Amino acid sequence: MRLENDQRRAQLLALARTAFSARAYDDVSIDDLARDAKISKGLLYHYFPTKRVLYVAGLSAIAAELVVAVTSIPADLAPIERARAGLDAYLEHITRHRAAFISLMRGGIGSDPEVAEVIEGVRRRMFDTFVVDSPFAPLLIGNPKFEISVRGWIGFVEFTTIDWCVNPRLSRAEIRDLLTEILFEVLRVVSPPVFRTQ
Amino acid sequence: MRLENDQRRAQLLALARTAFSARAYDDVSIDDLARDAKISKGLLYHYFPTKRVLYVAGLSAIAAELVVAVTSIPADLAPIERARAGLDAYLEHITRHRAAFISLMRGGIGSDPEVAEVIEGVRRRMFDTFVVDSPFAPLLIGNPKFEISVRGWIGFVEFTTIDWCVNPRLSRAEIRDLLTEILFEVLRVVSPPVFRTQ
DNA sequence: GTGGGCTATTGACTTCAGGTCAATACGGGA
DNA sequence: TCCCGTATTGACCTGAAGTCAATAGCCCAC
Repeated sequence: MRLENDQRRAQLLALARTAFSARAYDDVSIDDLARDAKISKGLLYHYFPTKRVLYVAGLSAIAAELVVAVTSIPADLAPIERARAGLDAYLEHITRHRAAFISLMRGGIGSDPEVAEVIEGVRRRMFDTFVVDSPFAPLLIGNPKFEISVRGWIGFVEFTTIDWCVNPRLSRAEIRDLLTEILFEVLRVVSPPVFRTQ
Repeated sequence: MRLENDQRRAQLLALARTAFSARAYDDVSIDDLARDAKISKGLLYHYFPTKRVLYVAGLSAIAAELVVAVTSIPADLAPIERARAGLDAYLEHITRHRAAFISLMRGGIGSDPEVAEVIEGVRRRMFDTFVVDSPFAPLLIGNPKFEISVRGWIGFVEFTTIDWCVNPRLSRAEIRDLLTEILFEVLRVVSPPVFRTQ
């Protein structure tokens, strides 16, 4: 069946997302995908020049959705509420797209620079959402200890979240509150004394 | 040149470790390795039945060395000193085997279960070293919030450490102390009030 | 020393998946 | 109805993983 460029592209992208979420990169063959789409392999290569490009396109779409979910929270919240709401959105989104999230974060192709860049982009956006946009950020940005700690906290979140996907021993609210609390403890540890209100 | 089984095996393992540390899994070909070892490809397959097995063998060796480095610290230290010493050994070892460490943690084959198991083994050993062997552990083990937090902290460490390898903005001692401090803050947050001495 | 057997070693072969390309089918506009 | 652009095909190429029957070198019994 002949399809318009955009429709065919969207169909292939959707198929790829499903396949790469369910199976590992190497376990998804282009022939399989073409067969699923009921087209020839040549046509698939007409739309995506390499398997890796197709994979990255799918991954980017997943990442973009995650970023939208996390960053579309009210801007006028207090820092701690902002973090809590962002984490809530993050966890909610992940709950609904478990397989996609895991394949995103586990990085099907460990060392591919483009894949790394996609994941890094998600982290940067999270960093911005949780910290840069907060009122005291201007005083913290540029402080290595601070920046390193916040990135470390993001590692904490990713780790915890992946564990949680596999084996949810705490409720979403509990995880959210735990991560929030730890973020602020971390900030307290690395902040200049002026911020240590407790 | 004809070699004894063990020697040939060791030679191939060493070559593989070097190659896989320097380049990505897919960028290392069996033909290359065989050529480097000045043997035929068939012989290589006589020693390691698949490329993946060879890769995992190299990775396991790297992981084992890291574990040895971290766990061979005096057993009679106070918990906080134990953690600090363990982290010091960890960072020292990583400094000396940067490429190997990064290839271990980035997981050249993201979704391979055996690779995941190797990395998971390292984490488990670190968990044990830093926490289980400490005096108050019996009261904390089994508490989900606690276990999740410590695993999260390990994520914090891995993240921070990889960043640090690429862009060392703090000294090793500073990173070590930061990670130690954060571990104890995390423990404080999730511990029953009885442990909150500060 | 020599013949026999064990094992390290070879190299040509197979397989399979990613990627290429010239040729074709289809549809809309003049 | 013809023409042209583009979606589509399928046969082909390539390179790397993995196989295997055959060989070469060494040690030991005689």
